[in-house]
Amino acid sequence: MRGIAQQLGTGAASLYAHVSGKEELLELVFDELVGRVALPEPDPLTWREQLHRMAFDLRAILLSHRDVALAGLGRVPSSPKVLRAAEAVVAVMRAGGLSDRVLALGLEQFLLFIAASAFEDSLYDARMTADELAVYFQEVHDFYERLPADRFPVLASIAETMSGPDDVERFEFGMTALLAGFEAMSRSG
Amino acid sequence: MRGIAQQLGTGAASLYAHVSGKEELLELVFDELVGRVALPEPDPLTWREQLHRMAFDLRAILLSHRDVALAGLGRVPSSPKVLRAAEAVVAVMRAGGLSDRVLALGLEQFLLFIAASAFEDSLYDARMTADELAVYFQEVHDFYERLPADRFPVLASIAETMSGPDDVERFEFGMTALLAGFEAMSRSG
DNA sequence: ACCTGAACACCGTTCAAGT
DNA sequence: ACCTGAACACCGTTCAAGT
Repeated sequence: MRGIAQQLGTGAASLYAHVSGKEELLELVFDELVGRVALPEPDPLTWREQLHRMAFDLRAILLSHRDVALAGLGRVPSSPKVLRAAEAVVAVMRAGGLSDRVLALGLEQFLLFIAASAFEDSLYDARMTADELAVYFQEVHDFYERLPADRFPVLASIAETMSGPDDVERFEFGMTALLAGFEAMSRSG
Repeated sequence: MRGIAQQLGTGAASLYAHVSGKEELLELVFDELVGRVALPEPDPLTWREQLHRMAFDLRAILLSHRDVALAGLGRVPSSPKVLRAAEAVVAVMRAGGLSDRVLALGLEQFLLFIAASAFEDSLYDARMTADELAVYFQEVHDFYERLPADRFPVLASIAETMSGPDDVERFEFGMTALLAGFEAMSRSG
């Protein structure tokens, strides 16, 4: 509040003439940021790529707005630009042949996953530079590799694979898994 | 800090003799809470149920500890009880025949999803009672049902399905999707 | 209706001083 | 080593007073 007011060349109290409080302001910013995501024309052939692109775009935008990413959690889409984006998401899902139940429940999980990933990654970005992050992951790798094999056999055996992928690859993995799960659940009813 | 110190019958400053700060304290509490989750003996037949149960248990515990749930995001498992739990999770995944790549990347997504869901649901719990929540979801349902069908045809058509399931069913849906995705990705390499 | 400065009730953390 | 009270630098929000 204070920071935003300062950027506007005024005091924090002045904001309350336009906005009920911090929560409403975050919702407005969230709406604005979601509005920047390009919405595709649903295509039954490339629907997977379309969802991936929307997810990646939103994640990239939220990455530099940690508080907004957090506000994206626990919010039912109701603001105008978020609604348009939500409609685009379920439209693409339907084009992909997903069931109505998966559309209805999957929409929320889709958004939850994007916002949570963005928040998580923004924490690392805030805490350290790219170089420090590389060092940190090297330490984590060493730590896992040296875990006592009698108590942590599985963790120790996958240490190599755990520390390899960067944040983008992790995100894409999670999103791929989620979408593959949606497909599987649509087929099984 | 102040609240915890008060519960201990002392001042906030005294905590800094035992803990470096809020972050470390949250990590200790997170470790303690994760330690309460029952860890099963990996079973190739019921591995899905085993993962579901661990996930649900942890979610239930984190539900009443919002700040700790948030601290669970963006943290590489390294404290003792979290490590034991992580080993159990990947051991069950391996018993289920999931690939090493899915174990390594899936572990993080599994935890991310649980913590994010718990945080999200704890927001609703904090903001309103069960009765108010029912009213709120009824309003959301009405809102979606009345969306202009020309601009939001898909959202309007799934309004009924969107407002039905409660938070537990949503969580189970998301977890089922994630695990189904892990399976699909393990098969495809 | 819109803005303002000052104050209020909170944070987490630091620090000099104690035992 | 452990604890303490007071202070510091922050929050978001309220409120009486201005235009």
